[in-house]
Amino acid sequence: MPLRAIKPQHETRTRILDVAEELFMQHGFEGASMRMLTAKAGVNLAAVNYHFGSKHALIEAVFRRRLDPMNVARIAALDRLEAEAPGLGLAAESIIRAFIGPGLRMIEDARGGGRNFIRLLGRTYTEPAKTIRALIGHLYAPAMERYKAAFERALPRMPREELVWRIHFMFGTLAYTLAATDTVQLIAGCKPEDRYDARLLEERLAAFLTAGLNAPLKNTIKQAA
Amino acid sequence: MPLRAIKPQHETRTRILDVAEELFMQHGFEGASMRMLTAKAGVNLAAVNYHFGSKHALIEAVFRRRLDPMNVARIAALDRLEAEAPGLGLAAESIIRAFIGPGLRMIEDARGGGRNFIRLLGRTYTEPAKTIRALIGHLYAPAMERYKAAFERALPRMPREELVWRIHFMFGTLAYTLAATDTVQLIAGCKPEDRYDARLLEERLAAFLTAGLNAPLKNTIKQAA
DNA sequence: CTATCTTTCAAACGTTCGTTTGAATCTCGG
DNA sequence: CCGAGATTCAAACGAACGTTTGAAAGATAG
Repeated sequence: MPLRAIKPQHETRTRILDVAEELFMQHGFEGASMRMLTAKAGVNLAAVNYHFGSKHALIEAVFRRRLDPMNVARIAALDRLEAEAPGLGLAAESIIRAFIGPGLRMIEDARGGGRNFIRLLGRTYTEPAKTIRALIGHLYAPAMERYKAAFERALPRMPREELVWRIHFMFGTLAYTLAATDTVQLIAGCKPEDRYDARLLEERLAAFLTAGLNAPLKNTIKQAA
Repeated sequence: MPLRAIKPQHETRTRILDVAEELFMQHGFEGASMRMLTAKAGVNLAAVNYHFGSKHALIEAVFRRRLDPMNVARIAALDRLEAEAPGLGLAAESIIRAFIGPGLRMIEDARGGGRNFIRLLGRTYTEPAKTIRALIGHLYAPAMERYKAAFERALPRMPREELVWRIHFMFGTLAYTLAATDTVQLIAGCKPEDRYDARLLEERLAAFLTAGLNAPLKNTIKQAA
């Protein structure tokens, strides 16, 4: 086990990860081939199998690199909120902002590829391949559990079943908003240049989601609970 | 050009479309191969190319078969609403219900494959392939334009830019809710058996989306407009 | 420098992909 | 019942896929 070189320790690995992130986003996991990928990264075709073992392991590495820190940040944000107001129930809007914040901050990182990753992530929630959906679910589970508990504490009077659905809706809005770029935007006639003012987008998302989460409970819903 | 046979006029075509709908949903467009597809449909490998021309043309046919009637129904529902209350502005919630209704009704059609299609559709909004996204956008355009105009009439005081975003959010919630089955539901711990009570789901979606669309406008959003 | 381990490389592996072909089979009006 | 058109069929096409291989090149410690 030799001491690691100082600088380009895993330069090939990193270059592969960066390009994979971009090409998986552009063409999907099956659509982005190893030859396409290694050519764009300027590495040998065999490099992926050498460094990662297989294409699927590369996919997993792409997600772990970004998703783990992102969910750590999400949990840390929740910890901070609860430390600021111990004992008190948090406002739903604060929890929402804590959750969407790390994702939005990453979308501002266009240079570093963060934006690519967020778009990739968004479309992976509905990925056909079961193995990949399972991976995402696994990586998300810890943060999800914490936030679900926080929402339950913030809205103690809402039926659990209804709350689960509203969290599901919120999750969907976030995922879709960040992933879908052209389709609906083109239809809605929105200029694309201001799509990534993360500050403004956070305000818009927070307002929409907070209102949706706090929507009045109709009788039909109450009766179902 | 002989007169068409009465019954199994295009039985092969139909069987291919049904199976394609299911397999595209399960494995994605690239993941579902022609051999897999034709084997499951019980037709010859060459049948797809004979009846549709190419795999991409088959994909397009799968969408057109369901999407065209669905958007016709959406526009008809809007027409009906406006005919019932001529001159008056519609309530945002009525417009929302008119839009989500056809999709939810199709999800109840598990036997006929409607549920498969809805899930397929939901995940196609974020489909990597540009050609497919373009197709979806094209098929949606007419209904989208009508609904956008209806929302603008229903909420005349909302800045256009903000309204476009909120429509985008609503669209995302709907698409994601219908498409994502396991990932988040597993995390949230929801029992899957009652996921498709379309009546209840419509109430939940309508409540959430109506509240989100009507969310109060904060100063930061107003200033951006 | 030498020896050992890591990394890169060109080439090839076997498989599967979407599509094409030309003959066989079916359908049905005349 | 015959013959033209529609449809099905088995077989093959070339291309692209993910992966493996064994040798070459590079890096590192003694």
